[in-house]
Amino acid sequence: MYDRGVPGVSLGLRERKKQRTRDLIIRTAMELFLARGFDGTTVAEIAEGADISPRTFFGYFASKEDVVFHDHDELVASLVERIRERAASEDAFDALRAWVHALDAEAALESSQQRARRRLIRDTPALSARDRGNAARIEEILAEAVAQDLGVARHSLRPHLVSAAAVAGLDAIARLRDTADEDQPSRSVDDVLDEALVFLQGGLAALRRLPPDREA
Amino acid sequence: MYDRGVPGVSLGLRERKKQRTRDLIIRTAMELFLARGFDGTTVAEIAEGADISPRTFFGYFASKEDVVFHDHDELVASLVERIRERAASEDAFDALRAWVHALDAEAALESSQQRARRRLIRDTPALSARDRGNAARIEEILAEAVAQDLGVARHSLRPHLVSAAAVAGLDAIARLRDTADEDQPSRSVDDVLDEALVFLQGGLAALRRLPPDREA
DNA sequence: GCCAATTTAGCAGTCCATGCAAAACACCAT
DNA sequence: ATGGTGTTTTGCATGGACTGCTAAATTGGC
Repeated sequence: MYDRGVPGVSLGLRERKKQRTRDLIIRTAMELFLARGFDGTTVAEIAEGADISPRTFFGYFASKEDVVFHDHDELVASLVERIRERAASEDAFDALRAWVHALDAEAALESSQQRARRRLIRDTPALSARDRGNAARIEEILAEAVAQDLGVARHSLRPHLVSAAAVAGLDAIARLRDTADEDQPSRSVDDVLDEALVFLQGGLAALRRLPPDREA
Repeated sequence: MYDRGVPGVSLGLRERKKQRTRDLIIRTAMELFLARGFDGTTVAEIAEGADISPRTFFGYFASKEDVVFHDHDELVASLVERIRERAASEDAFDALRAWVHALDAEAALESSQQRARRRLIRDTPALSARDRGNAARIEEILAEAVAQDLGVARHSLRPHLVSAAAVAGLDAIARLRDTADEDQPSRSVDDVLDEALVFLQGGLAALRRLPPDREA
C-alpha cells in the first residue's frame, strides 16, 4: 500500500501500468490542449485518446486542470526538502537560488514543451488562476522559511513582504523563459534572481533600522 | 443606453429596477452563502430566494462567484482613478495609501459583513483562487504606476518587485481586519502599510546603488 | 392604449464532476 | 491451472454550472 519513495525500483507490475496510463493521459491531454485549447478539449476526448473510459480519467486526476499541473506536487516537495535540508550556513534565499538552478538545468532539456505549457496557462483564465494558487503556496513555504531565518513569527509581515518579492522574481524568471531565444537570450536567470535578492535584502536592512516586528 | 456616470441621478425607471434586482440577488446570495456555504448553495436556490428564474440570474452575473466579488470592478476603477489623478508631488505609494485610507473609512461602517465575506472567501477554495486573481490585477496596476515613477519599462523587474511587496502588505491588512477586535485592535492599518513602504523603499534604495535596470 | 425595445423566462443541451455497484483484471497460494 | 482476493476499470445515474435560442412579459415613449 505504501510507496517507499524509491523511484524506479521495485514497483510492482500493477504500479508500472498505472504509471504508464498516467503518462499516457498526460501526453494525450497536453497534445489536445495545445491543439484545440484547454476549454476546447473535453474530458471525453482525452479519455478516448488515451483509451480509457471517461470515468477512469477521474481516477487519475481530480480535474481537467490537474493534468496541466501534474508535476506541481513534486515541485513543491522538492522545494520544501531543499529548504528543510539547507546547511546551517545557508539562508532561505541561498536554498531558493540553488533550487531554481537545479530546476533550470532540468527544464532546459524539454524547454519547448515547457514554453508551450506556459503559454497555454497564460492564456487560459482557469489555468492562470490555478497557477497563481500554486505560486501562493510557494510563497507561503518561503515565508515560513524566511520567518525562521529572521526569528520572527510565521504570520508576521516581514517574511511575507520578502517572499512576495521573491515570488515576483520567480514570476519574472518564468516570463523570461517564455520569451527567451526568440530574440537574444536576454537576461540570465541568475541576473533576475540577484536583482530580486538585492531588493529584498535592501528592504530588510531598511526595516532593521526600525523597531522590530511587533505582533503576529 | 449609455449611463452617464452620474450616480443616483437621472437613471430611468428601468435601470432603477435592474439595480434593485441586482441588489436583491446579492443580498439573497450572500445570506445563503453565509448560512450554507458557497458550494452548498445552488444558483437555483438563489434565484428562488430573489424571486427570479435561474436563467435570469445569469443575466445579472456571469457566474456564482461573481456575486461575491460584485464590487471588485468599482474597487479597481477607484484605484485606477486615484492613481491616475495623483498630484505631481505624489508617488504611487502615496496614492495607494490615500486610497486604502478612504476605503478603510467606508468599510468600517459595515465591517461585520465585510469580515463575514472575507471569511467566506478564505475558506472556499474557488473563491480564494478568484481573490488571488483580483489581487494580481491590482498588483499589475500598481506595477504600471511604479514603472512610471521610476521611469522604467512597464514589464521590467523592479516595479513588479515593489508592487508584489505592496500587495503583500495589502493582504496583511486584510488579514488584520479579519482578526481585528477579537482581541485588542492589534496593529493599525497605517502601521502595516508603513512597514511595507519602508521595506520596498529600502529595497529600491539598495538597487539604486547598482547598475540600472536593463531590459524589459 | 399601442408600438418598439428590453428584460425575463423556459427549455434543451453541454460539460465537469461524483457516487455506486458490477465487471474485468492482476496477483497469489495452493 | 485454478480459484480466491483485492484492485482497477467501467457504465450508469445524478447533480450542478453555464449557454444559446426563442417565446412571453414588461416597460418606456408616443
